[in-house]
Amino acid sequence: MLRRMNGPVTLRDVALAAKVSVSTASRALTGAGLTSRGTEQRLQRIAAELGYRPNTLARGLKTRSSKLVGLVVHNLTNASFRVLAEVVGERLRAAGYQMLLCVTSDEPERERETIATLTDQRVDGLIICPTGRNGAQLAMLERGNTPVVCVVRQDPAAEAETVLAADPEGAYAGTRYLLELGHRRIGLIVGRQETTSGRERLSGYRRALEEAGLPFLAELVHAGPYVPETGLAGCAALLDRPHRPTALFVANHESTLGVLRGVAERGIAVPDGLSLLCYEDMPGLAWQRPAISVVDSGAVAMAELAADRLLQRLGGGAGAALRRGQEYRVGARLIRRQSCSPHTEA
Amino acid sequence: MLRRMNGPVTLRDVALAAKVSVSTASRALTGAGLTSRGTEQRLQRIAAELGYRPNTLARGLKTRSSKLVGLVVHNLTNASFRVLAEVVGERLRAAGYQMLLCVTSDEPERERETIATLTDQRVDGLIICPTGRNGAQLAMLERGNTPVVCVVRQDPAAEAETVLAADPEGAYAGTRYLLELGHRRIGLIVGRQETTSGRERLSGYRRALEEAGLPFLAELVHAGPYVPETGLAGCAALLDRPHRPTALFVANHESTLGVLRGVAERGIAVPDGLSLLCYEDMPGLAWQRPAISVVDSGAVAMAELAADRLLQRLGGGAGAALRRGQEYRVGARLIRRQSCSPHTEA
DNA sequence: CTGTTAGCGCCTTCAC
DNA sequence: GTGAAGGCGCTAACAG
Repeated sequence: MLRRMNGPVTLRDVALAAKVSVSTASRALTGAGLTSRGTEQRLQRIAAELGYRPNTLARGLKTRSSKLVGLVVHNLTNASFRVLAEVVGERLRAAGYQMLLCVTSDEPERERETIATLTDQRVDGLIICPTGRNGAQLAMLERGNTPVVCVVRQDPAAEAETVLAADPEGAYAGTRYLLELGHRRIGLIVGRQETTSGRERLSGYRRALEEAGLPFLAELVHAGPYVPETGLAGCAALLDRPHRPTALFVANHESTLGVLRGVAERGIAVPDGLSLLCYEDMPGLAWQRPAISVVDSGAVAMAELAADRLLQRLGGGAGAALRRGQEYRVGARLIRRQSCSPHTEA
Repeated sequence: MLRRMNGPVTLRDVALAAKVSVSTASRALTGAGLTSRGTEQRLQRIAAELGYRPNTLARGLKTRSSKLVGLVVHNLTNASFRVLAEVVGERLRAAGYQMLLCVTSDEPERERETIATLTDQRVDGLIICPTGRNGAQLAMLERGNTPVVCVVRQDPAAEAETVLAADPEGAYAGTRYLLELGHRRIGLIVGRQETTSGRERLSGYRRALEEAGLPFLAELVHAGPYVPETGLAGCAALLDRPHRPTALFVANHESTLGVLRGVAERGIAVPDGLSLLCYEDMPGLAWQRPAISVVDSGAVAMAELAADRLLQRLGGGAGAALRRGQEYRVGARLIRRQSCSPHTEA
């Protein structure tokens, strides 16, 4: 039972040792039941003894399936992306796929390269938070029969299915919560209006105000990129004024860090001096004292859904067809903790 | 210039279009200068026009190199692992490799499976934070000429190079800093003593105390797993007592969250009522008010070094040889912010 | 149920 | 400098 060379044990080695043809060995080990019960077990045993492991590359070359799926996100700092990476990775693993994780920093050029490389690797599928500038390439992938699922952001040109957060509803629910607590001057710190989430969260806020018969005041809104500095600047813009808001809605967790600092530096007590509500949950917020109330954007659900859709399409069974442009929304959820209190004053 | 079928453009298509043999096309495109300047450029152009992209699987099958590298970590919550994923991913990408990210939850069985799968995928290399129970498999990889670099934790059986934090020195430096501020009763909340980092950070603390001529008091130490709850429990154990410590050293960032809450709930002012020093930096800590002083364990440097060593060994140039059992330590760094103040009292 | 034959797409001797 | 031929390890017809 000597092997002819060093290097990994190949199917040929197993076949040789078992005195059968390579194809029989293949059939026995892929276990589709295309061989007699006896040889199947015998080959399984011999393969195990020899420490045989199939070469995924060779198999993939033949079957046109690499068992690789790309996950493309902007970074790993954002809690949603982190959740995405963990959840999707786990789901894929359970289904026999491996995850190629790529970070684009939200730069179109990087994204372009990334998609190209993943294509070269012949990934079986792709889950991506698109920049919106490489939709054509994504559409090309779909056309080449490689399923693509967009998450968090949309890219119409990609013609792919998309899993989004219910941002308009989430922001509406959050604002509404503050209104029901009696707040009338509600500040909003929100993402750049060039992004979908930035726009949608602002619109949810506006709608809640309108329904409550309150005017929309631009002076109560501060928009900026998804970084802590935005929160800090927002505090300066909204809190350092005579008639300051009694509640502050911070529409992303990156800005929240800056707001926490801005509020602390001004010696403002939460929730007595200011009610604080944030968007997107992350571990740190529940551990703050007072614990920060949030609108959870549902990152886990988004990740699960994205994985579901991709796996279904990979599986080829029911629901495997591309639902072109189909848009899924996962619900946001208000989590009441300690940072918001009723406002009782004219 | 019609292609015979749908599906990706193959090298053969390019050769056909250029009226050269497949091998010439191959040589021209791999660009080793084995063909005439003219045909090389011509083929580059034609390939580009046709949108040719090499099939990594096929190439890998031949060259025995998948251009894939596995990164195996326990989770993506821990800041060091996150940094590892981002930095290593970027370094690999720049070097033409793709990263297969795998999460083991620190479970040996999961790790075993993961290593097996990565082996099947014929990864060119592996960076792993080992559980310590699958060293034999890792050693097997090395023997099969696949470089392995261990990070954060060691696994003697793996016989691999290892990049570690300088935990003994870091904990020593942190404790020493508090001592120099005049503190004499310094509490320590530290990781489980079954882990290397848990033991090493405790030992650094002890050494600093001894050097200062202070006794080691078990009552000032609380050990537990890397979760916020440990910090909360540690507060109960160390702060709810008559003669409480004047400074608290929290030796991992997971516990820090719990400590922040525990301290806030007790109405203890930082740093006046208690100096607080944490281990492992993360974005949130710098944004806290007061900003939390930390001993940065050097996750970025560890990631860089691990990537360096792996790429060197993959590159095959100088320094490509395995330095069996070689252990690298990256320095910890004290970052003074606002959470520690001098203790001035008998 | 099993063996034989043909590739998957690419690289790489070996000739010319 | 270029072409022809063989094979990486595996699977999938096609025969028997």
